[in-house]
Amino acid sequence: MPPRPPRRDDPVRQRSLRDHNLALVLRHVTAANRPPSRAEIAAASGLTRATVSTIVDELIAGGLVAELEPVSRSGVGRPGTGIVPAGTGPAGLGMEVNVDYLAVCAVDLTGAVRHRQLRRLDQREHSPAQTWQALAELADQAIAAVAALGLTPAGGVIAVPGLVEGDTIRIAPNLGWQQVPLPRPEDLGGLRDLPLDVANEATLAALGERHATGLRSFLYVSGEIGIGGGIVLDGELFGGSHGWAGEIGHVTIDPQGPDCHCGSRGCLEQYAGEEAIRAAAGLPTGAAVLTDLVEGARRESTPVLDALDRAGTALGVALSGAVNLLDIATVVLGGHYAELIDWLRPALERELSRRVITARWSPVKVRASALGSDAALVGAARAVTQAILDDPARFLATRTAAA
Amino acid sequence: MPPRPPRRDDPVRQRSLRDHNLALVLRHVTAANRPPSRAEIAAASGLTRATVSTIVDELIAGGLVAELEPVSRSGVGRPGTGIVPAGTGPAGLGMEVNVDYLAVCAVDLTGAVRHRQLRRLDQREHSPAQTWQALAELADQAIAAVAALGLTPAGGVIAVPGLVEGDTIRIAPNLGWQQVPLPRPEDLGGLRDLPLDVANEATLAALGERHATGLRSFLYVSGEIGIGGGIVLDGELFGGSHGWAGEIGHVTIDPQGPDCHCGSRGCLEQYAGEEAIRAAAGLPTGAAVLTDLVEGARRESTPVLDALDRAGTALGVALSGAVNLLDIATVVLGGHYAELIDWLRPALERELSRRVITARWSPVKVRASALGSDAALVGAARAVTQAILDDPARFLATRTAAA
DNA sequence: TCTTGTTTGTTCAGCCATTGAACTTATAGG
DNA sequence: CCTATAAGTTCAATGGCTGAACAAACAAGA
Repeated sequence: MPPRPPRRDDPVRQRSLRDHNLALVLRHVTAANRPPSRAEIAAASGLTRATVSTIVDELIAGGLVAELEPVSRSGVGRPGTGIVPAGTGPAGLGMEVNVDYLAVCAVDLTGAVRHRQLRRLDQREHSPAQTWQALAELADQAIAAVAALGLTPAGGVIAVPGLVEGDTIRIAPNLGWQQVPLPRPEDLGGLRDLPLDVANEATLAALGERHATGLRSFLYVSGEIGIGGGIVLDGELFGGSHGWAGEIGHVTIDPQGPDCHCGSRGCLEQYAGEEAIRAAAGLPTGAAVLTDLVEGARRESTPVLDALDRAGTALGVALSGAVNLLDIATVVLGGHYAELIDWLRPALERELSRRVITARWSPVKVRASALGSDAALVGAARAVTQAILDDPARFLATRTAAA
Repeated sequence: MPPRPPRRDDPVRQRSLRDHNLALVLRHVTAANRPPSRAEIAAASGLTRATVSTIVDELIAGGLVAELEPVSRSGVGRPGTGIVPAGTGPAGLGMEVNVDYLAVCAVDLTGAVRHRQLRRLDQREHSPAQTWQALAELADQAIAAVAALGLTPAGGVIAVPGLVEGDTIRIAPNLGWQQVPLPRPEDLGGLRDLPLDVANEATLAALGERHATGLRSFLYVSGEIGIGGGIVLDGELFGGSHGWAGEIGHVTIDPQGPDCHCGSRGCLEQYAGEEAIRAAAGLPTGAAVLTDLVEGARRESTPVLDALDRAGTALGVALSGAVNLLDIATVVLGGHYAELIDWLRPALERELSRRVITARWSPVKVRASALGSDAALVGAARAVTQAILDDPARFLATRTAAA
């Protein structure tokens, strides 16, 4: 889901003005920690009460926000009526294709998860077509569940652990996919009529983290079987020229290091990927369970601790380069890294403080993912609602056009 | 020079609308390769001829653009009068503090360099105060020269080979500076009354390249005594949290590599910095002349070619990481690298094609700087005019307020 | 209970920038 | 000299925001 194209080179007319303020007011409503009154929105946004009133009316008519029952709040004066994101209204569908499961979830405009379902299915044993069919079935159930809650699905985003360009999945190494086209609309069941997008799993996870934590700029690194990443700059996801930004798994740690399946040598995945950690710890590879690694670390097993130290060091080298390049103050560890953070952190922070030139004035903060393994799924769903929040006018236009 | 703060969270009123379109029209005037008429601007921008007319009037009154003498162009119908950026109008002052010289230049709104002066001065032998004084003298001469051309200085930016934060130069290793405060206004002579900014040299060079080449997104790497870099994303300079983004010189090439003066080990500068290249080639270090290196390469001297191959390899490893992370399609080599590009390129491109995962679908383009060693100086000056082009309304407001 | 003071939300005239159409100006070509 | 074409200007209409006035809803005190 590419971010809304910049309007820098668009002409601005009266209507664009309204469009902007529509989004501005809606953002205040969704971002506030307590339902704001029209007057509070006006004070916070800099618009006048009159303008806010007409804008709120338009948003209510469009089903994007709703008035709360007038509750008597403390204080003198006429009490304001709280404005909340509509509990009934558009819903975003997030879907995830991962190595050994499919998942689907739905969020409303507030970002709350209203539906969530998971189905174990090993993609390596099936064709992409079977995957799409199973996903369509899950999505159909989600659409039904969401409708029962009074919500209207407004679009869907599929998270895939690979490189996506346009309508093609270029490569998804851990699924064993190459040049897989997206399913045709007619194969998608109830998703047929919804705007659909596909994006990289780690990129969407970064988006999910951004909403969950409120962080403005950070580097998200997710360690699962592969290592993915996403970059959030000033609140916006940064996608790069083709939407492939964040691929930190194949940053070079040692030019003479071990061969990597990507064709290069000494990539980060060869040191800090799950398979590499397990191999170094002397644990059986192939199993996608994390428990033995965590238990080994808890028991202070020397080979496990050494393996995690080695992984943390490599991660530190790679992240130092990224931080030097981007001048980003925070790193978020997601996926399996979130559970392993306590044992990765010492080596990681040691390398960061040594290799980031600006570390002495501005140390890099390392934190665990807030959403854990749900980050990509929720991020995908939120990408849909975020698009509505960013440009409510467009949504309202399509809505009224349909009616 | 921080980019214009985003207006995402600002309320929009009628005036902002005009402000936006003012910038839009001005951009069309400066970006066109041939002076456009009002009608052409209207067609290209999507505004109506009526609106463009009133906006052009406002820009002419503010001295930002001018009408050309009506020249008879081919074709039937009333000929349009060309609109050009005002040759007389605001000028941007660029200044550069480098290891062994100071420089000053001035550009007009078209980006043309109207004045340029260089003075040899080795900063390592003098105090920062002496540097500032010498720079102020150069700036005074530039202000006088610019005034003689009918231009009005509108601001200045100083390029420094170091890390800048707020009003302090945190560290400039090659100048031997640490925690050097900016000069006080009263020590600045004619610069006293102008808005002044300081920024990293490589960052500004990237900005200069952006204007000179029209590239929308690229990574700029400048190899001089140190290695600096700048990142341009979608036409905008990316500064990072503190404006320190682009520091590629201390990306790790080999975690076990030679010690670096930054406190880390195996940094890119230890392989591809000028001193490192000279040492590997068996040439005397310390001299800041490039000629013997270029001549050695032309003569196909084996140690020189080997040293450049080694540097290109290291550069390739570092840039591969950056491209994987940012998904940027173009790399621009500046500073001394621009002259050495023919000998760096083979190893550099070899590493890029091997280590960038997306290289097989989208190869990375490597090109030499268009501005060469003037990039930072011109970029600094253009930062001033760019700020005016980005927000002409603000400039017009200050201008009329002063009058 | 009544009055006063305070804050919310709405209404309305005024303002401002853009639009679209009509109009004027300037050229080429027959 | 007349016609066709395109550039630039003028002007009433439109849409959206503002500010001020006003009505509504509540607390506190008399």
